[in-house]
Amino acid sequence: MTPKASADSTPHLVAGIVPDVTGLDRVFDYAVSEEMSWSVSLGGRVRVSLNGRHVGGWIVSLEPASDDGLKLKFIERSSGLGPDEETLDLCRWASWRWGANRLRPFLVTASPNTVVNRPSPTRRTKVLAEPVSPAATTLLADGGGVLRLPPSDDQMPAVLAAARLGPTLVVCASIDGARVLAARLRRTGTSVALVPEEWAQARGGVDVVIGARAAAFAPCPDLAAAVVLDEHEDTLREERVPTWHARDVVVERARRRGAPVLLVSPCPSVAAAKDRTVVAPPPERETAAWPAVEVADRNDEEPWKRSLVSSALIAHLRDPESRVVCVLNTKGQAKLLACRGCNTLVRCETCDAAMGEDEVGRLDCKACGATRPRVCASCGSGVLARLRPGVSRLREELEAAAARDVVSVVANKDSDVIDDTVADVFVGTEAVLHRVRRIDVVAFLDFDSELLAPRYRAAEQAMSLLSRAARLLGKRRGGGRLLIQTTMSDHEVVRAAVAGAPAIASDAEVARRTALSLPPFSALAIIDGDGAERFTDDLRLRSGITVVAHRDRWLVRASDVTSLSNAIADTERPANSKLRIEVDPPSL
DNA sequence: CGGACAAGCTGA
DNA sequence: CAGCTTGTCCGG
Repeated sequence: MTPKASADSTPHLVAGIVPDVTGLDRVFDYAVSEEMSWSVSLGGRVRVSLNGRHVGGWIVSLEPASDDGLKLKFIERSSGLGPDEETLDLCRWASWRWGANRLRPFLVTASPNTVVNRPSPTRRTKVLAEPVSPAATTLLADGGGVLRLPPSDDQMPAVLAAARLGPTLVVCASIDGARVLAARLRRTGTSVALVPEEWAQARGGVDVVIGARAAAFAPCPDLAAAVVLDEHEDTLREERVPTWHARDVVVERARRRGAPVLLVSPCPSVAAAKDRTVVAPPPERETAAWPAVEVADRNDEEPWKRSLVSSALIAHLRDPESRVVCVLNTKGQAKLLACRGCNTLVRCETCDAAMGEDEVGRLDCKACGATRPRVCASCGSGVLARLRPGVSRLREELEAAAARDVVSVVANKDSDVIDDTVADVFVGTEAVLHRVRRIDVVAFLDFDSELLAPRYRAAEQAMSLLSRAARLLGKRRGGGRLLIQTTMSDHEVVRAAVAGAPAIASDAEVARRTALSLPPFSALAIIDGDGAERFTDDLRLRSGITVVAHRDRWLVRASDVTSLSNAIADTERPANSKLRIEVDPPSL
């Protein structure tokens, strides 16, 4: 399409356009004819000609044309709605907050997947009488906060409490969860837009806009409240750079509108609970709403002949009435080492994480990078045993112990749920928790690898895994059992699960993060890529910023996210650099 | 990103 | 020195 129609008209407006081209995140000015000016708006999608190519883009600024607007090319045509003005500003904020220096990734997230030319008309239906959470209602009336809701409790009454305030944005940890909740909400008469599919309805205005992570940027006109469900889940964070987190986006979005936010989780993160009211059920009710937990203490056996099949597990495997899921995480497969002399696990002396062996036979800390000679720190013995079996051998071992078929479940994109009628015993990575239904026992074969994972959030992530299993098992009285095999039975995460009291874990975590100045009591970023050295050299000149080398990348630390983000935004990026900036690094 | 153009390498 | 690869710059 040539700009013939507008070529003879004078520019009416000048539009700043971000082209939808990866690797090219700059604003280019284009002219808008008077005729076109009626059909374009901030955030809108357009087609433009750039360097001889026709590309899509977004309008990020609109200003009256001045004389030098005459040499600009005209926008070719409008191609539907994108983020509204408020969401465009939110994209700018997110770009600053996660050190992105570009808008495109956020504009993509905030736009519909198909061309939407007009919002679908508003439809509101009368909401039927449904149970509404009184705790959530009170919390929302007080400006929002954290609702610690046990894993077996229904989240819907909390969502309905928010929806009574007006248009509500609900962000779920998974799209499946969002779909199920959307269907249930519809049955109550609530008008619902499930994004991304129903972006146009969301833009038109409904009672509840619901979706997974990206819904944080979905349209929700006149937003009156927001809810983040399973706020602790890692799926709420984008894995790729920029590593934005849906919880933080929703919190900022609601803050801008003065709307209350409800953060719901069975085990709220330290980041969510910091500076917020946390409301939880009375202790005895909370405990009753977690499943019964058994701990198989692996210290009872000699470490070098330690099996992943404890006698407690064998008992469950041999119970023909019991459907058992065994979880063995291979992600973050740090080889564990134990001393044959004194039976202790080999840990880092500076940060307490498990150590592995490097190529030259020294001990190597996966968390902080420290190394030391290959001897036990507590008894000086050099005889260390490696503790880690193969999955296929493990399946055979389980089958032998169970005297019935054991099916190993491997990650598979094609099918969400496997045919779980083929057997009653399953083994796999944590993905197995999403694939098998009707479970009586979930056994974490090697929970040490979760607790000792070389990431500062390891304890929270371990707790998150337990709450996912707990949700499948139901309440304490329901008969489901959670079996934790570990050498660290006094670890606060294990104690929290046993007591059905997640505060035991989070209190310890707050103390640890405070003592070590870890987020949210500081802000971190990992920077690497071409030009990272020069960039961080400039960054470290700023007050309140420290930079240290961390495994051939750079670790940047500040007292809080605002000063970190400001420093990153205000520091000039070296020409032709290809910086990779991970703010709030998920992998650290 | 992808095109334009410049500088570097190779082979008859 | 044509013909090709590789690198750097730039787009409104």
